[in-house]
Amino acid sequence: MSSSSAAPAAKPPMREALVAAAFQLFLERGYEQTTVDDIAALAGVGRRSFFRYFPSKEDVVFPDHERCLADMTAFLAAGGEEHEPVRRVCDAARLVLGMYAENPTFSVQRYRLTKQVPGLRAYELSVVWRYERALAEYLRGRFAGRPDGTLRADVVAAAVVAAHNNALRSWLRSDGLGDAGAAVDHALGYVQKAFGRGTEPGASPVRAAAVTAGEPAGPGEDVVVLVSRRDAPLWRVVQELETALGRC
Amino acid sequence: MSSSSAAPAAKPPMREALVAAAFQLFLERGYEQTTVDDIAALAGVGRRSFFRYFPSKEDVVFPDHERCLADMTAFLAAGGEEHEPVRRVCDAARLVLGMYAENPTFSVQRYRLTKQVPGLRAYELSVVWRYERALAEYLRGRFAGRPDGTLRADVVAAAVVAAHNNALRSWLRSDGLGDAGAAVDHALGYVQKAFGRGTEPGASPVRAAAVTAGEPAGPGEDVVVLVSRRDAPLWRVVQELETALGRC
DNA sequence: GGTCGGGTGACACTCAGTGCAGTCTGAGTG
DNA sequence: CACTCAGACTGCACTGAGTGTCACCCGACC
Repeated sequence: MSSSSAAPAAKPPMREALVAAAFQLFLERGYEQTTVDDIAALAGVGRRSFFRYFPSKEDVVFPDHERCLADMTAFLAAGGEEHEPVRRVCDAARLVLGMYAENPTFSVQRYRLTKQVPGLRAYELSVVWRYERALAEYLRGRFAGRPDGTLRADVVAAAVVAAHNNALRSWLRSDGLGDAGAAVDHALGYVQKAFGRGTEPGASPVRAAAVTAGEPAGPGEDVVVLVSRRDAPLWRVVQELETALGRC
Repeated sequence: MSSSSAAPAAKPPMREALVAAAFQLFLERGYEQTTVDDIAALAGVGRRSFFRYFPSKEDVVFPDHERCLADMTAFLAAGGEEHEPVRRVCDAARLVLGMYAENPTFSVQRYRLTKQVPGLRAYELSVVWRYERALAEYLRGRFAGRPDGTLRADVVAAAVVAAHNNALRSWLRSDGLGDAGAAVDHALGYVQKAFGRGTEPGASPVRAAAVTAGEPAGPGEDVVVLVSRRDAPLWRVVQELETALGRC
């Protein structure tokens, strides 16, 4: 056969070739107007091979999330108990931002695509959901034993993901021009302020902690949150309260 | 033609008939093992009619979410500015719980189904996402002008949805036996405490509330949560604490 | 040379979803 | 009563995603 002029790309990066072909067609015709046969033909492979590399047509739009998710779970599994949990999941979220920031132009193209194709938005949701579950599972482990451990874990994970996505999306909307890292740091800082240090696992009948209120607004907003079992003796409660108020 | 023995149901509730037929087959064969033709045949209608009532096979599993979403947006649009924003979205979330609580057995069946069918989980995510966007849009309007308005709106919306789903799922996991309303109230209370009142004008320096812990486990789990500004006088704190402990 | 195994392509198949054309029915009108 | 018009239903054909199967090719290894 004659040398195929369409796809003289090297053999190993056939996956990359498929991604490139797919995005070329998606950008010039639109996602729904492009069939898998079109992509495979442009990449110079058989239709069946496409599904060998990507389980579905949507997957070709998010080729690196699987690896990133694995990185995140590894990160959370590795750095065990010595870090503050909320801080830890915020750092994990920054990993995802790093993946986006690696290829700004690609990320922006993908963002525009997913924004206007409902099917891709739905797929992206399922991806984001897996990140959120990874964070929540980690936090559930760290919060085990606390009164509302799983609730707290789920809420914090959702808040972290929401803050991350808020910053990420505004960065993508600006065509990847600004400093994505700073935006995400700011957003995650907000979440850390809101949930930062919670109750300690000492399981004392009384616990009190000084926290800084989430409002960036006025000063003098420092509050003390005291959680006490109803059957705790009053003197014990006041004692705990005094130490919490006294310190700092 | 002879009287069709398969589906002597009345004409108007053909939608309900399709839902009933679908769930019957889903429960006895599984979701993926059931084709749309099967459902239509059992309901005694043509395959084409199924798609007149439901745009996709997944939609038959969530027949009432569209209405509930409309209710929620109407609720948020109606009750304008006079309520506290976070409180308002928590109330909106309770609307969704109400829909689930209307038909506990149906909700539990659907929960078990979506738990084990990835495609349905993905679809549910897109539904939940629309609720979350509705809440976030409302909050963005209410928080407009604040420094981090959209960030705050997105994070609070995500936290509310996560708390609601945490309580809802634990209720569904218990086969709809416990008090779903109380569980959701507790979970949303946690979010309201975390984000609830920012800079309120008439805020007392001390607040205390007796709550029932979410754990259905042991007795004696009642706790008192006390929130106090750091600069509040100690006697005032103890006074508030005594009244909270005293009642009940 | 023979053979074994992984990557590949071609074909056939199922099933979700859509467009179209024809049919039935029931309400309104002369 | 005959006519018609609108809306709901049906059947049919078609596209396209995703899967199973088998034959093939090619490099490695004996």
